[in-house]
Amino acid sequence: MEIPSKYEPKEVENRWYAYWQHHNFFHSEPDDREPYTIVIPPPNVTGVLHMGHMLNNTLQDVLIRRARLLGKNACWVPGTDHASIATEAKVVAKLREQGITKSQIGRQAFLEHAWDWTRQYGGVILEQLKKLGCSCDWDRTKFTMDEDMSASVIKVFVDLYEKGLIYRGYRMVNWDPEAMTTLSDEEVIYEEIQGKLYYIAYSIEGSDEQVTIATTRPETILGDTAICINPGDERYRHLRGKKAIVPICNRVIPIIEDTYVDMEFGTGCLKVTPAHDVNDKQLGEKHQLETVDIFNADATLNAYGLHYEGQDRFVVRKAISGELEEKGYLLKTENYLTKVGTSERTKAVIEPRLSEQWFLKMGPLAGPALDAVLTSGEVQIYPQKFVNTYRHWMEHIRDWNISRQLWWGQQIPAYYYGQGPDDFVVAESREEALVKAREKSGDKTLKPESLRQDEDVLDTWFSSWLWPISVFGGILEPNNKEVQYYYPTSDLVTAPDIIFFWVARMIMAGYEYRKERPFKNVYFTGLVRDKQRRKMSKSLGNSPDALELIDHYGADGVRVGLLLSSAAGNDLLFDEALCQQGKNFANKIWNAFRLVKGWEVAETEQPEAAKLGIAWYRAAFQKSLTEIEDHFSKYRISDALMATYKLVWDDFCSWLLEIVKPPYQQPIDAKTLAEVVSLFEDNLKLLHPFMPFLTEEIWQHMAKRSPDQALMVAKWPETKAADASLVIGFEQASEVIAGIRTIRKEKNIPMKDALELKVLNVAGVSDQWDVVVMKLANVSHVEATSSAVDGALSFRVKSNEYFVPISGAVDIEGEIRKIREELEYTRGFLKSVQKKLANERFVKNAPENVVALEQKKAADAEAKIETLEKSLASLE
RNA sequence: GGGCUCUUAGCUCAGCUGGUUCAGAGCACCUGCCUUACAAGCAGGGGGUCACUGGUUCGAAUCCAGUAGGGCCCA
Repeated sequence: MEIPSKYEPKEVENRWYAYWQHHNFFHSEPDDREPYTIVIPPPNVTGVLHMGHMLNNTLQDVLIRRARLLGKNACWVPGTDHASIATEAKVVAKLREQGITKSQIGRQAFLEHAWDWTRQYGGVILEQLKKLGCSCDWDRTKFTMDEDMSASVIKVFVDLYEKGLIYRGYRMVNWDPEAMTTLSDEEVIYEEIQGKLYYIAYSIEGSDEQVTIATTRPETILGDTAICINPGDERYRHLRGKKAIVPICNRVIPIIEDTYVDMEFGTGCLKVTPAHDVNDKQLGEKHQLETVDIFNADATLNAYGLHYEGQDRFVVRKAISGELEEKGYLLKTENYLTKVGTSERTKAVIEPRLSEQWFLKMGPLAGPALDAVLTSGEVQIYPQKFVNTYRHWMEHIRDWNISRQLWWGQQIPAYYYGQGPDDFVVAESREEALVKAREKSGDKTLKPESLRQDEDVLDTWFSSWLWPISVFGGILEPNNKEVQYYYPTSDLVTAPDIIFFWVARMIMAGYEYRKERPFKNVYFTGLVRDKQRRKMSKSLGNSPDALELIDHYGADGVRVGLLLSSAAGNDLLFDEALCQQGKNFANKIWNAFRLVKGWEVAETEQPEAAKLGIAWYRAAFQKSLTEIEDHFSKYRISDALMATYKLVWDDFCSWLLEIVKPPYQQPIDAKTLAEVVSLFEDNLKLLHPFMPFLTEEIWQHMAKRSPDQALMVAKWPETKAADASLVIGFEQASEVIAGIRTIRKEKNIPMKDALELKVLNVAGVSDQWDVVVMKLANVSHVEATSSAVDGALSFRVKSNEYFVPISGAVDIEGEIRKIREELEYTRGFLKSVQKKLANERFVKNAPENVVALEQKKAADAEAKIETLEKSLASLE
């Protein structure tokens, strides 16, 4: 069979993915094995795969594939969330193109459009995950708007309401005037912008005097209902009890006093607009001020805006400052750096707005969730540094505004039967609501039509926080077999920016609804940034197309590229060169396979070198395996990959294969081949979680395998005791080989000219490795010597000295210089060790093994110095 | 402004409870090789006062304090 010299991923990937799927390897059913469960952080239903998803899902696939190889019942539940704001915004935009507005068509028709949209784009991102090789249990794919998932959400809402944890409140919320909905605090991004501070003069009623305030939002003066001064401020003492007149609208407002006012800021005189600022609202409540809301829902001005009615807030800001200036009220403006809240989804500037919202009390839920992470350790967070962030938020937790003024999502199951603030009931269905409403109102004549369901929907996170439970039906049927088996899940892999949005809330839901943690470990990945450390985003256009990358470098190459430099919890500075490295690695493995595959077999004796090499590699493999296990246990996936990378590339390809390789066009002995193939197979198992496609391809090329012998469902290598002396022996041998190679390079001696090697074996190194040295350095014979050799180049490994006789003149001066340098270094080293040993306090205080080590260092150095001195003497 | 965190080679990072020749890895770089698995490769090599200052200690990249600078979260 002709095997191409370059690995061609494309066809291979499609073929094996189909094969795995066809044989149902991704699917899990409860059985006797230990479960290993991951629920995917559900991506946005209408989203496309970006680099963050790639990293995140590669990590999950690595974990799940490894768990599968370890013999666990691995179950990775995929799915998407309905992303109410983002999706609704897209559907609205699409309708707008057709000249249709939401209100024209009404809720039902709008939802039909949203479902159409979901059906059309909803599967895209999941299909992309398949290209990446993700071994999700696709039969279990969930969507947060699935009937059972929605039913779970509604059930939980009703339950929490009945427990008294959900309440309605009139609050100042973060209003997104573009999406026309409320955002939670976590969905607001504060951005620093260059604004202006406007100094505006207000007249004092019944006098010629004026008072100047400073504001960043002159348009809100129309909603002013007071001026506030600090009671300790001497400058304004005379204004006590007087009234001011708001320019333009000429409203007469009181001058109040409160220590809240910062005397240093601006003029030390504050205008109070309770409807449009959180702090002002508090002041307003404290001083019983009037509240004047000047905005419509889309942030245009309403009737209170007078002649500005219907105009946008930013247009008005400009216009009103002009009018103020014209009329002499605007004294000056200053540049001012300020932070404004913007919507994470629409980027619109947030307008603080008073409105009726549903809130969830967080205090009672936070307790167990805090304990789980901080006290009991039931939930482990990796990397640990996020524990503090988690604690801080949980300890200062605020109630969660769970309503959104949208249509796409679970409609709040509150039913109003009258106009009074308390004339409503909360129920899972209209029928139940009717029963409750009749009871509560005492009005037996209420009909289903007399109930009006709340217009708003629930925050998407109010679905997602139940995800680890609801995907297994654990809310609707708490005792079902699936949830009993798969819950709590094992690991959660997600990004740190949703630690509050999602992770903390899932932990709360877990304890509230299952009395158990939702997952054992949370692994936070870094954010994917570009080389300039900018977060990758669509708007910056700095995010490469995921599928194009896969196309170019192969899924395995991209996976390796992403993982290589994503040290746990650190942001990943993505560079395509990393994918190139991954691709190169894939090609390296592919070629190692071609080499092994190409060997003819003969029934010949196994060469000593091969025998020793194989024994050594077994030990080296075990050493690496131990390291790799340790890395995995600490979620240091990048390090686990690097350890595997070095094992395969350096130890296996560069050393072992060179040791066992038969001379050109000669066959290999059957025993060596079988052993090398078996070691290669072990390598493939370690590599499989990182590079599933390539490894399965090679695995299947190596032998005819039945479906149940596929690599994907093979068994992870066992950790066994290894002979450490082989590793030490090899180290010495490899340094000798490197020494000879250096001489070849320096003296331009081609590899094909055999050399001799003489050893001054002071360290008493075993000669068993000579066969390996002879093969890899092309040495014709190795001979012991008891003194320095004339006419030879030399080098030293540990306290041994090696001589390579060469024809022609040896650069004696050069040799002497080299030896002197080594001598100088070693003497210096010995001196520092001796100094340490001469220190009484060191010998007394340091642990025994440390002192013994220092003594050995001294002895070794002394031996080496002796060797060097002798050589030097023989040369001089 | 409050909290957390970081600063080690040109870049990205390891370095666990202080002690192996501890100053590391990968990439990048330099030199020589198109050697019959692989130039997407092989072999060899250079490169860091561990941010700074002080302290604790027999011993500090590692612990403590301060300084400078970066990042994250919250307000």
